Amino acid sequence: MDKNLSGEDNDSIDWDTEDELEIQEIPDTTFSSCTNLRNVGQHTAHCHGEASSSSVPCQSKFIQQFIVMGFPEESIAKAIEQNGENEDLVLDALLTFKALEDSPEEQPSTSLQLEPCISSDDSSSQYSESFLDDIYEEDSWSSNSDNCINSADQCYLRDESSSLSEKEQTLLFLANMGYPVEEASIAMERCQKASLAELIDFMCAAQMAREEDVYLPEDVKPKLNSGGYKKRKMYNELCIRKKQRALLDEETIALPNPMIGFGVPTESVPGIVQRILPEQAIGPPYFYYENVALAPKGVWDAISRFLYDIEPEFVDSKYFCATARKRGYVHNLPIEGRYPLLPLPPRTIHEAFPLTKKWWPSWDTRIKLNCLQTSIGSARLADRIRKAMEAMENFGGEPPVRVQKYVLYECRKWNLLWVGRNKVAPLECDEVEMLLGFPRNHTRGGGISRTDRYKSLGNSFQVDTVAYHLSALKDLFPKGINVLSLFSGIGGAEVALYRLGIPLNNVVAVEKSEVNRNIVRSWWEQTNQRGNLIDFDDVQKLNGDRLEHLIDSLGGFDLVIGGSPCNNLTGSNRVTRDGLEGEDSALFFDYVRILELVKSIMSSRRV
DNA sequence: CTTATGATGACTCACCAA
DNA sequence: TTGGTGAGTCATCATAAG
Repeated sequence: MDKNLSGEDNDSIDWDTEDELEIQEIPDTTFSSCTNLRNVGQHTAHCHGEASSSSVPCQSKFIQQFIVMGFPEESIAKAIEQNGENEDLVLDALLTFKALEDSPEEQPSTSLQLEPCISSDDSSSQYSESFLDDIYEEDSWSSNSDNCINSADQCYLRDESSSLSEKEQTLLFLANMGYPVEEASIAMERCQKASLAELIDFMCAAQMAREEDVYLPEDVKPKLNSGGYKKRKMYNELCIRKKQRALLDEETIALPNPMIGFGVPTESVPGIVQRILPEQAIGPPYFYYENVALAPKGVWDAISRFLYDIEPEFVDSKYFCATARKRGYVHNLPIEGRYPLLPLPPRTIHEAFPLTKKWWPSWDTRIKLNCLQTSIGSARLADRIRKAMEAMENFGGEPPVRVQKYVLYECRKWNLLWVGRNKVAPLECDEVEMLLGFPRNHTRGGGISRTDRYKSLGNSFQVDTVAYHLSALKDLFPKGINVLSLFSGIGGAEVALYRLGIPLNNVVAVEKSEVNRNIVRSWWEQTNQRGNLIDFDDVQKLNGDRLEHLIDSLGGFDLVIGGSPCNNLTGSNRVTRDGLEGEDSALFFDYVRILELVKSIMSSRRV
């Protein structure tokens, strides 16, 4: 389309190519055989996918990680033959083999013992030797470290109930979080009966130790490695973390009232003009993470803990527009000098929908709409309400309180508007777009159904709110920014930056849904963006290699932004409100993983 | 096949009275 | 302090309808 985009510093990549680019560049050995990694964990029996006997660049290392986990080589070979070199699929298959093998009798299986994991086997990974062993020699919270191996085995072999034991599920979960499977496996062995949070802390500590090794000056390293200093330090770190968690268990992060974060355009928080961020948290890059404020207890503590203990900024979008949207944002952006998007959006229902004023009953006292969700009230509900209202009308005057309560309850629940005499209706798609700060018809066309439009919109940012927070970047990047947009959805972040007038030089958008990617692509072209939009479909496929490549090509990212799936956190979910460990919401850990990678790669490039 | 509809609670916190 | 109550929530599933 726009031929101007082949700028000066784009020699390394041909940006004019469209979607084929990403396909070509993904190494086919790792990802091509798996379409949806996240579903793998649950359907272990369905692994007989395409048996791609793909090329073998580093097979020994790939196989070795499973050997280290204690799987027999024959099984590994079989699993790889069936699933290709996909770590998750192979692990899945191996666990399935094991479950099938063990289930008939309670006999300990000789083929799948875990001793190799922590024995002095030469094949064990670097981690186990370099620091994991050290830490727990003098550890008080695994008191019987001598019995560790045996009891681990027993525990492992005891609880194979149906398809996946608890341990196997935990292992899969941790693997899905992006932790190396061998590391997760070791952590589980070392911390039997530990909660998931403890396991994660364990691996955090492990990660810290690794980073210490990487980043400390050379002359300090030998001293650390030889003496007990490091052990003690690690142990102290763990104690502190445990203490913190104990404290947090009792005193979780409280939601502010009013929910205005560090300030909104209309009201500022007295006292807060600046904040001090932890050293680790300071960019580049800037980052911005979002999720629902009303998550189950402890979720925001965990999120904050993983994001450098930054205090989340809880903001209800009702201070920006006519609809409520209670969200938490963890970011390292400056909080001074923010300004709102112009024009200011309508702030009340009447301002947003002037035509409804005529029909609005006096007893419906709503000023703001409730949170826009992923589905809307049905036409039949509106019809029922109309009939209830009409039936009462014949008696003259207002309906009885009982009817008022019922109608108001449904109106609040489904965000219904009064569009005629006794007539209520759910919001139209374009009305939702307007309320959320998107251009009209942003999600329209391209073959997307009405239902899916509501779903995509319901999962999106409120643009004015996010833009207010991002406005602090405007003066910092007059020449434009490079954005890594994870879980980009329908492009709320991109629209916010665009409306702020911050030039988008390069945007790497990662979004699973194809229709959503099309929406962003379409918006990108219609707004005549001069920068480059590169999209990917799965955050889990965004590994270090690809990030290195992107960072080297684009010159780094200035902003890493994203809101990970909330469906396992939100109160609307009655089925799988599983917290951060939920199948989808666990992708939060991919946000953390990718942010860490970006920070690490960029700091190594900077020198 | 796609799309729309109806049924399906639980968790959390603010608020208030006892 | 404690217990009750009300209000609110980026949802999911089976099934009917198109």
